[in-house]
Amino acid sequence: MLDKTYDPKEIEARRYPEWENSGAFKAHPESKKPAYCIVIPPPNVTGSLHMGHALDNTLQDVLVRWRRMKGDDVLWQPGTDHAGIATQMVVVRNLEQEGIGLAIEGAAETNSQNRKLLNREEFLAKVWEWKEFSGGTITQQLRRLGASCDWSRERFTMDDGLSRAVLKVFVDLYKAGLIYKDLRLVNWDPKMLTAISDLEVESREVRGSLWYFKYPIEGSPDEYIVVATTRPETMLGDTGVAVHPDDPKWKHLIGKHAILPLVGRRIPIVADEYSDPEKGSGAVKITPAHDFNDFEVGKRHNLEAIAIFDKFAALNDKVPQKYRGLDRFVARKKIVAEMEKAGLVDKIEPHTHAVPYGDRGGVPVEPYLTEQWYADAKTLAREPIAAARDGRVKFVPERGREDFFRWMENIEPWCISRQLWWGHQIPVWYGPDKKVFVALTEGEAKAEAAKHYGKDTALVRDPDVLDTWFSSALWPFSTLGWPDNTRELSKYYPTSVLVTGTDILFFWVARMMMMGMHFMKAEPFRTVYLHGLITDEKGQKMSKSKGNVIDPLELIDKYGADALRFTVTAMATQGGRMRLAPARVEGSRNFATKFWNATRFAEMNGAALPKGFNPASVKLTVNKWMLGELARANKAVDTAIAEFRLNDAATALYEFIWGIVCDWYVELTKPILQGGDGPEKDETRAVTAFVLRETAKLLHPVMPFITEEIWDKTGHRAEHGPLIGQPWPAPTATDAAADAEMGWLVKLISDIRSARAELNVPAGAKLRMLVVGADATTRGRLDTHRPAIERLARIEGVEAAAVAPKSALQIVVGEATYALPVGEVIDLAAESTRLQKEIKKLADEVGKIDAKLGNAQFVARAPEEVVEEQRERRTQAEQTRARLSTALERLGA
RNA sequence: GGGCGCGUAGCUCAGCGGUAGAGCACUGUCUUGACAUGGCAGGGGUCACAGGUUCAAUCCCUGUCGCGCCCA
Repeated sequence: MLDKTYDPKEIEARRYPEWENSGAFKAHPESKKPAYCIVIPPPNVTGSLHMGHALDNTLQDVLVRWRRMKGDDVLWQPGTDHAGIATQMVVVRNLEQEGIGLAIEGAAETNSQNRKLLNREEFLAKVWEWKEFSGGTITQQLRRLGASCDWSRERFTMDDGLSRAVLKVFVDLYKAGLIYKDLRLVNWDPKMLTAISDLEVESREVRGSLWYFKYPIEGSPDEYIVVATTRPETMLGDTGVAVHPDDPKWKHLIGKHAILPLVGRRIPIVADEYSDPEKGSGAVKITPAHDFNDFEVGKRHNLEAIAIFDKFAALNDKVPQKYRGLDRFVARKKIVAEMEKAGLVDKIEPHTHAVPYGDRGGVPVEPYLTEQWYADAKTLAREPIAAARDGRVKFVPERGREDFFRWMENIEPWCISRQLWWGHQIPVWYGPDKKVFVALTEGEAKAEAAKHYGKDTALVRDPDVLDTWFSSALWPFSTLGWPDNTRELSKYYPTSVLVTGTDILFFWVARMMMMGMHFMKAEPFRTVYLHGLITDEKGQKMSKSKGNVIDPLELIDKYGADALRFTVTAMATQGGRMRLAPARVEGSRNFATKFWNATRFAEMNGAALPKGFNPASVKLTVNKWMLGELARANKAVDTAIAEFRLNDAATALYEFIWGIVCDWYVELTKPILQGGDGPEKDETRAVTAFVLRETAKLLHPVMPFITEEIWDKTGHRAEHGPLIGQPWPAPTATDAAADAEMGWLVKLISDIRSARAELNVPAGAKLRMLVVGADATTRGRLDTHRPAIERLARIEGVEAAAVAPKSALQIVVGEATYALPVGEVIDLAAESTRLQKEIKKLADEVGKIDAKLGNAQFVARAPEEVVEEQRERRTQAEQTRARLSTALERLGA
């Protein structure tokens, strides 16, 4: 027997370990069942569960649990990534609190003296220590959500196997010419002291200034060209000024030179369409070493690229003595002051513009000219584009494909090296002459070097590590055992679906496609299912700094994991944003309670499934109808999930359980269940038990905990084993005649209830019902369902009558009129108003339909069914209207 | 500036050529033996605006306005 109240906390704490320990989540590569595989988007090992994870993993879990029940051998591959920058940051911060720093070249000077400094090995030992201690947070939190991952196969991007895969990929791509070293501008994070990729840069709107500087023209002391800049400090690295070739204001200066103030450098004025005459002064100072656009302009005009910053973004010795060593923002102030002093500031305007920030370090990134390792993304993108183009990879929603193409077709070389310690160290060794040796191990590199130099030669390993996404890009095959040819790899690759947010399409999906197509010669997943971003109620992105973060764990504590899961599933439409209102989670909890209580009701009324129960042998209309509704719900849920319309699946479950089972079936069958014993009661008990049992299965993928609990407590587990391992039910038959009859009954009861409420008939008052003009079918139905009608519509006694009595409520359903005499209690005027309102509504409808049918074009051009449907509706409306008019006359009589 | 998406009930959102829907909130009512985390009933919408296509437009097309995201 179920407990009186539904207590998600207690149930969830108990059920999860039970599933996990029983092996219910395990994949069975040895089995003959078809494979269904999802690799989890690996959360950062530093991370903790946020709403995005809750959504993403709930959707995966729904799919995975559903496929398991559909009979697949499911592998949901879990794991975490090592999150290079984020993790290094966390550990560095922790160490700082203990007064420990890193022995990074140059960094020590900025640190306080006498600190203990860790070398690379010592630091890495600390990171691993940290990882062992607190790296499991998020995987524990995923368990609270109910995620049915095969934890026995959990992987980590830095574990031995995955590291081996990373090195092999690097070496192979290098040998294929797809990885190379290049001197380019990179996004440099001067706080983290590393290059970062374009995607790790976020632009923030900043209120700054636009400074207009006057650069004197060589040879004409009173003439100036005015350049506008948001970054005065970079002027020390200017090697040119660009103006638009057609700009009337400046074009006469093209070919002349300006003299760079404060520095004295002679710099050319060039014509380039990059300059927009409408923007700023129309003339742009060109600093090729510190701006991506300027770099391109510089290349076009052979301008020198003078790098003026060091890795801390402080000025280096390429600038006049007095500026050397200044931080970029200090330098900015000093330069503006000196320009003002020199009378070379034309004006300063307030200016809001986008400034690129490193998403980890949180300081503005600096375009920085350095040598880095690059992957040839353009070449690697070719096969992924083809695979997406010809449908080998599907996108849900479809529009994701267009976004994918836009990105892939305009892709830039991918900077894969990072100046960090935590990560996969690049397998590159340098000889004394900087000759590069790329090999899987130091031994191999040395052997190659010995061959090259003709003797044993000392090598120095490249200190850099690889971008974390480089290892995440291998996730769909590295976790399955690649480069070894494992059983898992051949069974589960390509994986079935990848579920992730649109924000990570480029970061991750694109890169998995590149690596998967290159190394596996096949797409890493057949479908990419993209969902939106969860925001707060106001549509704002959740962020710690805004303080609008909703913690999924708090919601789980308060309402239960099932409630949270149901809520996010119902919200998972294919739009962009999903605003989460905690009230919706409460609503989902109420839904869970409703299902719980319906089951309790059934138990209390002796619902039980007899051995060999056959739904096809059911006799009662209400039961036939119920089984039909169950079949429809089954199909609705099944196809919705199959088509990745998980919100529709959730809605279908809600409407079915609350709107059909609880509101109608349970109520309609109460007279039977609570009446005398007999075959009708036996059948209804059986159907009730059957429907609830099957419903638990349908609901299980979305709400696994409560359904498993109910399954167990109602005895099904003892007989069949845990719900998680049950087959998905086959839909039973529907019965059109039963549907029609029940449709009539529901309408009759609803209409009586409405009329009573509108006329303020006391809710408890039981009225007689006189039926006028009922045909044989209706008389039969009334007879069948009288107990239900009496109970649900609060009626006492149903009898036929030739005419409706006076002082009665009158309801028209179909061909019959139902009169409920209420004696003097009735407010005749109110009833008259009510009837007139109904009549008007119907008359309006008839009018509208007549207008349509009167339109020759409509009758000629609209499909025959549509025209016929209108005629049918007109007939119905007109008949009902006529009967209501009769009722109205009767009332006045 | 370019691209994409979104403007439907007070709020959060479904729907997407032919009867405008849900949840929450609101109003009335009911402590009836599953459930007050509830039942029953109800109010509330020129489906942003303006054109166009169509027999028919909330739905398709174009433009305008407003909002959001991504890229410059």
